[in-house]
Amino acid sequence: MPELPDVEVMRRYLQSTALHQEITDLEVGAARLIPDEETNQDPTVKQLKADIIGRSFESSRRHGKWLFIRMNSEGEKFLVFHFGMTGGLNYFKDMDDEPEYTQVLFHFKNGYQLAYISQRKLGELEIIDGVEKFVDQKKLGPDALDLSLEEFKILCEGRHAMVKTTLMDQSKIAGIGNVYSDEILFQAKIYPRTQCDQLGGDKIEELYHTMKDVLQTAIDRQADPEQFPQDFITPHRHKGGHCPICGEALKRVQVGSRHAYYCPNRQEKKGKH
DNA sequence: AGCGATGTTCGCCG
DNA sequence: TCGGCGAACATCGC
Repeated sequence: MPELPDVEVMRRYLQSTALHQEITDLEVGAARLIPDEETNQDPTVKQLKADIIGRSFESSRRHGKWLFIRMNSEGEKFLVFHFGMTGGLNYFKDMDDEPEYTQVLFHFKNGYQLAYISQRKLGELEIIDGVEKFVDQKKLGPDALDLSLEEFKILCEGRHAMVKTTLMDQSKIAGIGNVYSDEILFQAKIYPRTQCDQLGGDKIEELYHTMKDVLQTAIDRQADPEQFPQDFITPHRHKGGHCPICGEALKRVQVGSRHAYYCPNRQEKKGKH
C-alpha cells in the first residue's frame, strides 16, 4: 500500500541497498509505466535507458508518494518513481529470486538487481531534472510530514469539503491515501464524512498532531500492519473487521468514490451528542 | 464469475 | 470556484 509511510520505507530500503553502483542494463517490461509526450512509446524507453545505463544512484528524496533518486549525471537528473496501488521495490542478487510482477529491472555492476514491481501496472517511472519543478507541475501540496500547524489550519478553516477528502487531496497535503486517512480519522475519533468547517480549532490542532503521529509511527514500524500498535484500525480494515479498542463491528461508508472504514462507536457523527 | 482494490486524472454537474 | 461523483486505466484475488 504505497502511501507516504510505505514510500518512505522503500526510500530507506533503496538508500541502504542500491546506491553508488553502476547500472549496466535496464529491462522494461511494461512500457506504459513510462509517460510519453508523443504517442509512440518506444523512443521514451530508449531515452530512459540512455539516461540510466552507465550511471549510478547517488541519493534519494521523497515528496508525498513520489520517490526521487538523484543520479550521477551531467547536470541534475533524477529518476522518479510512483507506485500506484500495488507497486514496490526489491533488491536481490540471484535471478531465481526475481519477484513476480517485476515491470522494470535495473542491473548493477556488482551483480545485484533492483526490481520495480507493480501487479496492476498503475504507476510511473520517468527522468526529470528538478524535484521542485516536478512537484510544481504535478501540483502537489507540502509533504504531510513537512506541513506546519499554521498551514494545516489554513487548509481546514472555511473549507466545506469532507475531512477525509481533504487529507487525501494531494494538491493540499501530499502523501496520505485511503488507508492512512482512515487510520488518522480513527485515532482522532472523527467520522469520515465530517466537513472541515465543522471541526473546532482545538479539534483541528488535535487532528494535525494525530496525522503526524500516525505517519511517523507507521514509518517506525516499517509500514507493516503486523507491527502496528494494538489500537491501530488498519489491520482490521476489512469486511467483518472489529474495532481494536471497543470491539464494535466496523462500518463502511462511501467518501468520494472510495470507501472509509470506521468505528461507529468511537467516531461520532457531528451533532449526534 | 463478478466485484472491489492501497492511486491519479479528467470531465460533468449542482 | 468549489466539491462531489464516477469513469477510465490494468489486472489480480476473493
